Order: sequence, then C-alpha cells, then structure tokens
Amino acid sequence: MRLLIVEDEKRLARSLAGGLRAEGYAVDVVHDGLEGLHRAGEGTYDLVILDIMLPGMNGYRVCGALRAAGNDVPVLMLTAKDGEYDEAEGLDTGADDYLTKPFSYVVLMARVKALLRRRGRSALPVLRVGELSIDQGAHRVERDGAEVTLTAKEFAVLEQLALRAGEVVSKAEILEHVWDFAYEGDNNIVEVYVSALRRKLGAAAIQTVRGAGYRLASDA
Amino acid sequence: MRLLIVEDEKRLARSLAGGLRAEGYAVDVVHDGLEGLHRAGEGTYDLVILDIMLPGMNGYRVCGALRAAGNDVPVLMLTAKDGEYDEAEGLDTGADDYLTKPFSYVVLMARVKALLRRRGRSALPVLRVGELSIDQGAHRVERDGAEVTLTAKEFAVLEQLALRAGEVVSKAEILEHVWDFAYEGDNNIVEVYVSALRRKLGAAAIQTVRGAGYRLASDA
DNA sequence: GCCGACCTGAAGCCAACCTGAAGCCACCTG
DNA sequence: CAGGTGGCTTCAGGTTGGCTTCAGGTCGGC
Repeated sequence: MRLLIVEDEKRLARSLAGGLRAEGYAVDVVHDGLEGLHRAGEGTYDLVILDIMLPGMNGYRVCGALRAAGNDVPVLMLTAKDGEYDEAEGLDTGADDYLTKPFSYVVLMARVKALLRRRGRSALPVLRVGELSIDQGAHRVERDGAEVTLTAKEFAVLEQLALRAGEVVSKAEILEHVWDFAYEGDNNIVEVYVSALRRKLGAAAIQTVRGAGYRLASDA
Repeated sequence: MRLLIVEDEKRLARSLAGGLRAEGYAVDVVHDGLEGLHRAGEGTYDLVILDIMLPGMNGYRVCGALRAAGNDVPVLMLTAKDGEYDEAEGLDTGADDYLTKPFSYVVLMARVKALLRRRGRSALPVLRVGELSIDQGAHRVERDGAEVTLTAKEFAVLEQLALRAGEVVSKAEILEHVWDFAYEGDNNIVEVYVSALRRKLGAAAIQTVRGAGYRLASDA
C-alpha cells in the first residue's frame, strides 16, 4: 500500500511519513504542487495526502487536475484553518476527505484507513494473469482457484509485475514502486522476494530476463 | 503506436518527430491548430503533443474541443513560459500533462511513456520488420509467430538494426548504442553478435554491407 | 593471388542471479 | 514483562549462463 504526501512544511511532512511508515505503508514525500501532480498522476499510489498551500500549484488545482484527467485516487486534503480556504471548496474539487490543521495523529490515521477501506470496497480491478487471480482491493491471490497467502511485500511485488504482465519490469522499477523511493538497501532484496513468490506460485510463474528484469508469464 | 505533433515551430517539430521515430513510434506532424483538431479527432492516434501558441486555433481550444466531442486521447501540452498561459489552465481544459519549454528530450520521452502507460498497455511500440516482430517492452522476438529467445545483448543489437530497418548501420554506431560509450574492446564483438543473430533468425535476416555496416532486411 | 574485411566455433571468466540461514524488529499473548 | 511469532532485510556460498577474447577459416575486391 503506497501513499503520497504533498506537503511543503518539511517537519510536518517528515513526521507524517514516519508515522505512516510505522503502520506499514510505503510513503513518498514531495514538497511542490506540480511535482505532486505528476507523481500522483502516475497511478501508482493508493492515496494522496494533499496540502492546500503549496509552491508550484495549490492543492485545489492539483486535485482538480487529477480528476479532470480521470484519475480517481483517494485524496485527503489538509489545510490550516485561516479562513481563506474552506472545506466545501476542497470537496468540490473532488477531494474525498478533508482535515483542518492542527489535527491529531490518531484522527489522521483513522481517516486514512477509512478512505483506503472505502476504496477497497469499491471495485478495484481483479488482475488475472495466466492461472493467477490477484485481487488488489482485498489483497488476495488465488492460483487455479486455491488461495495463496502472501505477505505484504510479496503481494506488492507481485502486483507490480501483474500490472505490467508480459512486460519486462526491471529490479530498479520494482524497488522504486514497492519500496520508498529513498530506500538505500541492496536491490538483492527484490531477488529474495521473487524467490519467495516462485516458491509459493510455482517456479514458472515469474521469468528472469537476465540483464533486464523479471516478467510475469502472461500465458502459462 | 501512433503520435500526432501539433506544433508550428518547424525546427522543433522536426526534431521531436525525429527523436520519437527513432524510438519506434509512428509520428505525424501538422503545423496548424485547426488541422490538428481534425487529425486528432479521427481517433487514430494514441497520443497528441500539442503546442499552445498555434496559428488557426490555439492549443487550449483544440484540447477543449476534443474533450467536448468526447475524445479522450491523451494530450501532452507544450508551451513557452512567458507568463501569458499557465499550466493549471492547460490542465483545466483537459490536457493530461504539460511541459514548459525549454524541456529536455529525456523529460519529454519520460512523460510520453508515462501517459501511454497510464492509458494501459505497454508504452513501447512493437517493431515489425519483414517476418520479425520485436516487442521492446517484453524483450521478446518472434519470427513468423514463433518465439525466438535472445540474450540481452543480442536483443539490443537487433533492436538497433530494427529501429533503422532498411538502412545501413555501421559497427561503430552499434557499438556506441549497445555497449558502454566508453567501451574499449575489439569491435569484432559486433560481428560475434551478428553471427549469433543470424544463427537464430536465419542467415538472410541481416545483410552485410562490406566496409559500411549491416542492414536489417526490410522485406524478406 | 594477395590482403583486408568478415565469419564463427570454442573456451575462460565473471557478473547476475538464486536461495537458505540468521539477525532484527514490531507485535501479540500469557 | 518474558517469550513467541512472523515479516523484513542482510549476508554469503553456490550456480548458471552470458560476455568477451581468440584463432583459424572464408569471402570479396583489386
């Protein structure tokens, strides 16, 4: 589960990111509205936490632009209660929820979870690749109808491969999407997870393309 | 994969078209807004690169008109940063992304690919040369429908030849593109790979032009 | 016929990759 | 609070297969 925080107050951004990571989410942070729009537009995030006062492009416009482009990623807006902006306006631009600073950590967490849950109920597509069926909303994987239990990271890696089934996905790309983009570790970690997935899903499920990356068998 | 460039600065248009063609896209160029609207409206393009300052009809209106007609082809807008237009306005009219001149080639390429990928399917076109089909995204090659497995280097060499099918490509050019730019070894290595490719693809697939280089048979 | 350009099979080397094991940490449970 | 559990990450040894070099042969032009 991958979140994007668009917030220019660096201290706040850092503390939010820290807390959310502790809950097990992968979190990326950007400090500029335009940058935020591009990242959010990639379609790789499950939720965007969006400040309103931002350099580059303000939060209302970022959100409006996302919706105009047909992107329906859940957006949780943040703002200082200084009267200049109000809640109704935020919701009008297509935000899913709205939080006024200062807010407590617990409240934020509750809202984030509520949004993600709501999203889970709404139909996220179930990916079908070969004999696998990957339910993105429920985080469930079945192989030939039999459920396979995966850990969070295993699921995230498989999801990335499935989203681009048949294509080669490089280790760097998997790292970028599944781990925080600030992750500094060895990218041997990807190999470890691919190995685990093969053990659970069958060795033929994921093909190695030496020097290029991995490919989820789109036939098989 | 077919792109339309609507741009009245002929030099820029030509250079963009050249670069995109080199990546394997089919590219058409028009220099007038109205003409662009008609072509884009045909529904045969996978992406439109749209300048804002245009004779005939400006980019905002072209994009707005497309959307009003229910056409949701991805639109990447270009503009000079002269303050008269701003990014948010472009996105409001339904553009999917926006680039401020001057921009680097790499950035443009990244945005184009991001947009195409978001629109589903692979961003990279499948090259077809004679009886060969070369899927750049999947790193996969078929000859008359039968899959041929190539190594990373073999694939890269073939890709270079295919991107300029019918043309003679010198050994030096292949070396430069496929190997590290600082490669110091013998350029006999290219011969070795061509040899391997011929073994796998048939001797007639790659022609030698003595003293000049190699050519991928565009008929065959 | 000579010479340079090109072809291609063989073989060593090394990077990429795989995977089992173990440490660490957060969380749960009694 | 102690002990257990499970997931994440690191590490290291082993294996594989691709990359490159080399050398001997073939081909084509002059």
